[in-house]
Amino acid sequence: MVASLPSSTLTPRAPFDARPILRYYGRSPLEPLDIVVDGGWRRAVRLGEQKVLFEAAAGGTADEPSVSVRLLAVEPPPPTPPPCAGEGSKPLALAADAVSRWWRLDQDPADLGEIADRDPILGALLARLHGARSPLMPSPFECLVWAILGQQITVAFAYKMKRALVERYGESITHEGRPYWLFPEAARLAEADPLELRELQFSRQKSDYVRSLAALVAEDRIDWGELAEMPSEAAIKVLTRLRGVGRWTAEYVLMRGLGHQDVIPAADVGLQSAIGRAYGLGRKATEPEVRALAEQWVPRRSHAAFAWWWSLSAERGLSVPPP
DNA sequence: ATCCAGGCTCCTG
DNA sequence: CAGGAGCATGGA
Repeated sequence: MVASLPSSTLTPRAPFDARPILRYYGRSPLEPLDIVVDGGWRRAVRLGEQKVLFEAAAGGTADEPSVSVRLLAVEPPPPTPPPCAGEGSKPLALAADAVSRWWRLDQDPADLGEIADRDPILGALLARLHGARSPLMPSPFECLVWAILGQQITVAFAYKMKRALVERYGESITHEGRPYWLFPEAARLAEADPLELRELQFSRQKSDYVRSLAALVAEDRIDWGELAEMPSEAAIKVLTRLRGVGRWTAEYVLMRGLGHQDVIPAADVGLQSAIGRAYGLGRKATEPEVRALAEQWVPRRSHAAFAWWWSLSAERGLSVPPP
């Protein structure tokens, strides 16, 4: 094994801190796709014709932060001996570009300062998250399915279903004898057997939603690019016409799958509970209360939502027992 | 046991 | 249009 696969270095805008993202990825021991190893993030995705496993890790200094991206595995491997340094590796360039987008390295966290001034309670949380980004999921489709899975049930159970789904319908790529899973292709999920999904503990509803949405995506009937550019409210209207997609799911997909920066899934019970506690209500906040508070967080309501979610996993602490 | 989790659809009055 | 049942499972 030669440890000299090519790597690429990205330069986030300062301030940047990768730890909140890594902690978010690592919050469930059942998470099958986002693997945190030694402070790095490993993830397998399809880039063009190839399956690629990469690792992203933060480095540099507070003033000049950096993120390095390196490839750990590519399948099928490049035809000839790997190109000499000059040619560079196309998969590496694609992976680095993707990490930059998913980790929102070009975002300027400084403009959160005004929001912190307007709302000191959120401000205290943002201070703990200095330099944090709210990461995107690698594909809107994956995000959509994840949102469907998360409907109504506990996050822990949603992870269980996700893992089962990925290991049943996903492909994998091997590195050092261990498989790294890719999220299943839409075409594969579209043809999944409902009985099989039922075995994976999907309700009949969820099975129907996932299969029919996967079929739409496989047929390229959802224009993600257009949805990403559209005003949020318009995009929500489009998405909620799809069976299985209510307002909460649409909002989740907009913020975590498409990069809309000013969306608040105010019906989210996790959000309601975090906010109820932080603002001393002695109960969960109601949806209207969350929407009203969130007026102060314009135009970065998505980041605020991520911050509150992060606060939920942070308060549970790192209570995962060692393997 | 009962209630509720990162909701949504469908049915009723 | 508001309100409620049903869905699957598991932890409090």
